[in-house]
Amino acid sequence: MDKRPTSRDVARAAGVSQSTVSIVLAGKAEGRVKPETRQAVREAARRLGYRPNLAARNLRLGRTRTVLLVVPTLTGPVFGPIYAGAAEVAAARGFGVVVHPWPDDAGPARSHVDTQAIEGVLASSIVGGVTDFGDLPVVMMDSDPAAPAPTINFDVAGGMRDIAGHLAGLGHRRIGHLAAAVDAWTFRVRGEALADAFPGSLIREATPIDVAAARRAALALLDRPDRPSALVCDDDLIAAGAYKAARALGLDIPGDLSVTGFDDVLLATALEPELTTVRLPAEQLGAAAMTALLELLDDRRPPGLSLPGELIARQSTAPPAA
Amino acid sequence: MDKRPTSRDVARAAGVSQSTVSIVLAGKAEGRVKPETRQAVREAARRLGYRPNLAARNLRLGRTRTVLLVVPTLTGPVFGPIYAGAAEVAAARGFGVVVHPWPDDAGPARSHVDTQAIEGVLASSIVGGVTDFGDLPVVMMDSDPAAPAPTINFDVAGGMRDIAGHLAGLGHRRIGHLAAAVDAWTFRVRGEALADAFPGSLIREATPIDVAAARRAALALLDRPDRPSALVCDDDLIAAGAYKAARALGLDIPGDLSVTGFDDVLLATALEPELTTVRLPAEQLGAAAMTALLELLDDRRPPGLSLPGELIARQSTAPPAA
DNA sequence: AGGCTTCCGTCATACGTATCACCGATCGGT
DNA sequence: ACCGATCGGTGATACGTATGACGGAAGCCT
Repeated sequence: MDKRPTSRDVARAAGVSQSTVSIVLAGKAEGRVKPETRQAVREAARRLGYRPNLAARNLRLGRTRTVLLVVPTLTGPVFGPIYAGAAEVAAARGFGVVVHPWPDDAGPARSHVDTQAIEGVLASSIVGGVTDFGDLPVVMMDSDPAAPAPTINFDVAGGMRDIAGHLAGLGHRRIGHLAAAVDAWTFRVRGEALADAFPGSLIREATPIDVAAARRAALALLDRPDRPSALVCDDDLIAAGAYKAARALGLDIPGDLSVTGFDDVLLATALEPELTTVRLPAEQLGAAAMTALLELLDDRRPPGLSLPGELIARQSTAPPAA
Repeated sequence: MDKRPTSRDVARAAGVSQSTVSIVLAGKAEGRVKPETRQAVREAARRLGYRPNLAARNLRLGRTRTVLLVVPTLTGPVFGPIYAGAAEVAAARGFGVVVHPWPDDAGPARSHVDTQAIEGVLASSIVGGVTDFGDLPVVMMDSDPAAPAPTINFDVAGGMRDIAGHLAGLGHRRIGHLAAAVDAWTFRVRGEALADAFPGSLIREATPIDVAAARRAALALLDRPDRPSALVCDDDLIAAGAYKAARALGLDIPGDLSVTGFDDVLLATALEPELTTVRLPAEQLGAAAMTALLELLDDRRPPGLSLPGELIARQSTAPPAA
């Protein structure tokens, strides 16, 4: 571990004082350090490979220009794009983003990444409703807008309306809804959006987001006299379960049964037939949430936001049999 | 932004000096501070809600007890478990883990998380072969063991042998191999393991890990006179493409064609029939890699390691037709 | 010539912690 | 009774940076 050069080393090499180095490298030399001196400092810093010591800077400034992105798990289709969107916005403002996987059952923050060395938190889908990040500014993503923190959401209601419109346009009237049992808020919003579109002709079954469980729930919906001609699934994974149920009953998709998903994960195009679903603007969500968080850090109150998804019509939907 | 209490505040509250607070809270009070004083300090710290300032501590100690986990993307089935395994081992030694998504095309490290405030790097599947983390200790995961850094790998060769044994046991002789074109090392290792098991009776097609591309590659293998009775796919996603090809040709799985995957991602059980594949010990990999990295930080040279996967036989494999 | 600016920088200090060097008091041994 | 050791702590300092206060030199105006 060879010693890293410090600003003092740079100062010595450039023949100036440490303060000058700090000023120049911070870009505050305008009118206070003459151009040739600036150049000499920059040159010396470059030659020595100087990188400011973050610990010292953070200590001095009392701030870290780092925000935490909390995700329930690293494994999931949306978190990559969310990070990408958030990180880009953050970088443009000189902030870094640290990712912290935080399973729902993990209890309060513990890692030394969390309540310290962090200026704000971007919390994604904290199902348990854990919002206790000390008194750090928080922006929630994909969460109940009634929460005290600003909330940036996917417009799930709009997505459901798009799906409803698509199915209604194809001629479907009897709809089965495989509802994702995740949190009460999403459950209610999705249900209401669909119920508005198909008043009185909607049957529903709740299921966890799991293929086997969804298959059972789908069987329950399909195995009845007034069998729906289309199944609306709150998640692509649930749709995969619906596929299995249909095949078990000898029903052709989309001939005998239309199926829709939600999220447009990889699975959607791996299934046969390919799944009609709604693609979510994950990258924009990350960017919007980070923008909101940075505003919050500037003591402004950013408005909540809801970002529309995009209906991707593939081969799993068609007009009903008769 | 109310000021956080410092160790000096605690000292005042407990009626001792700041040094004593530091000693007590570091757990180095053995024989140097009498028990009742220790108790008083701890009590005062608790009452004030004191949390040591990490920036100051890092500055003083010159180390951060933080390592970086570099992943190519957040979206992927193995990174969650890898993180979990790594984080647990790290926590037991007082280290924190920061996740840094680093797409293959992103160039050298830039974020202020990277070459600074970090003591070591756990690099996962850096396809581009970027190993330049300054002079930080690095442990590679799932990478060519010929690299200078210690390497902790999934035993892909063993996994391929397991699959080969499974298929041979079922009676298959003509095997098609849908090889993942990711990096040269994996490509070679997988190919050799399979070639050893089926000398002379193996045909191969390379494909990116992508359903549509894999479908085309599978069609190329299946559309020939000596059609293989089984397709070995280097990735579950490739297997999904093989499923599509089989369906397009009217081939039943597993009746007319056996298919195997690799990784056991969610998709494997969402497909119909469910996919025979190899489950990788991702959590152990993370744990082993972190153990190796911590040894490296102690200036020991940890040995490379290769962790066996587990064959999961499902419904996509059966004896050949005749 | 004297005073007021402007220019170009330097000095000293503080952020909060961990640790090294001390130091007074008590106690046991001879 | 005096010495050495042990106990129980304190004081001072350094880590590397950013910044407010200061200040010499030169130029300009009156």
